[in-house]
Amino acid sequence: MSRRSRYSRAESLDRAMDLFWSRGYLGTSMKDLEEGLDMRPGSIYAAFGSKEQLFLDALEWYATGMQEEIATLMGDRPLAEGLAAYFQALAKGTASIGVGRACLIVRSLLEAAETQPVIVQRAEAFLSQAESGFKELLEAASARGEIPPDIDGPRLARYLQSQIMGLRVILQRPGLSPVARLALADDMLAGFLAVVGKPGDT
Amino acid sequence: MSRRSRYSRAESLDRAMDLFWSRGYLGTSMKDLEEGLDMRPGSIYAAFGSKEQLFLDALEWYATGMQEEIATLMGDRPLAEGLAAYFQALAKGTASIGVGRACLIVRSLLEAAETQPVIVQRAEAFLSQAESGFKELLEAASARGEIPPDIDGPRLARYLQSQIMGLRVILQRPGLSPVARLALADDMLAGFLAVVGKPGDT
DNA sequence: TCTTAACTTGAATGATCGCTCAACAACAGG
DNA sequence: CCTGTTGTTGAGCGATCATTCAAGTTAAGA
Repeated sequence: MSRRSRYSRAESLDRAMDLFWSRGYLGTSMKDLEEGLDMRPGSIYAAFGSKEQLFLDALEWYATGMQEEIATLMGDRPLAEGLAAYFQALAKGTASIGVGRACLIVRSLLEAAETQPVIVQRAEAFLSQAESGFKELLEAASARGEIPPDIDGPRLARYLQSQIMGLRVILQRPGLSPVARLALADDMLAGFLAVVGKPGDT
Repeated sequence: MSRRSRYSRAESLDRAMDLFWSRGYLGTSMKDLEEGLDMRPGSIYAAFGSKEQLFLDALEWYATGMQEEIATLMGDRPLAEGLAAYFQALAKGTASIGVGRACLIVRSLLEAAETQPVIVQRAEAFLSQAESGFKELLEAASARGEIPPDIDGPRLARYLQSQIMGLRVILQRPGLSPVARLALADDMLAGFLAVVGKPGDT
């Protein structure tokens, strides 16, 4: 051993995630990263290997954080209550990170769609992982008797995830009033609960 | 007058739209455009002014085409029938253009979000225009007695649009089976109709 | 047929892209 | 206090970026 690194990996990933989230993969230059991470190119390459690898690491960082946030907000409480809390947090921009921004995974999936297969593959994997998380939440609610016992977990999870992704995309629109945001979140939740087989909330 | 242009504006916009749709704004280089449009840089700049202006023109071209497609598929028939046709066309990739691609307007909104204000502003305007189209379809259905007379048109239109955008985003996922696609479209439609106040379809 | 305005061409521009690496700096073990 | 190893630095690499413009080409009107 001989010299300790100046940089914390967690802090670097936080900052890189924020940059990529705000400007996209192609829209974020190494110069932006050098400034945002306060690192010189050599240190960035020593720590992460390439811009693409740094992006993939930041994407994983994001996916982990998002799953933790959802678990915190929705875990161990009735499904409808947890969902309402989450949808309203999204609509109000109360969610801990990325206020008013669409999901970074979705953003990346769209940006990389037909040109960056490696990124598409990872984004797809993270989406499928998040879908599993929703599936487990739904099946737990089903076991608790909150929703019918014969639900199709994966199918409903996919539907729920699509609703959330759509909501977050539309919430990115600059010209949308706070009232409209909340109404949209309410409608989304109502639609989902209706399909699940539960007429209203609470 | 002295010399006629070799190029058709409609054909150029078709090709530019396809390129931007497939590779994004930043991901499409002038070299890509030169090849795709079969035009030399001077001709592109003479016809469109700049890469950004060409993109904005292509985006408008897309928005117009999309609205025409929706009007064709949903006009002059019961709302639930038209919606079912549209959702299924999306799920099956039967829609005339951009099979398996998310909405170009949404893609552009996300890509440009915090870095290209001009593009964001135009994308927002096209989204709001499309929303108005949905609002009129809903109000017409309401006048025909298909859905309750006291609906909140703009609110429901926003909800419908969010569902469609979310659906199209998720349909972009490569690892999604045809069966899952159709099920998702069904659930989306069922959720929307439930919120509108109509229990089933047909 | 000649003129001339409009259109096309493609080499060249300066800027910026992601990335490399030789030189330098820091610090634990001896 | 040296020595050896690892981390940091930043000038500079070749490639590519969007864009320009002088020169060449086309065809309608005289």
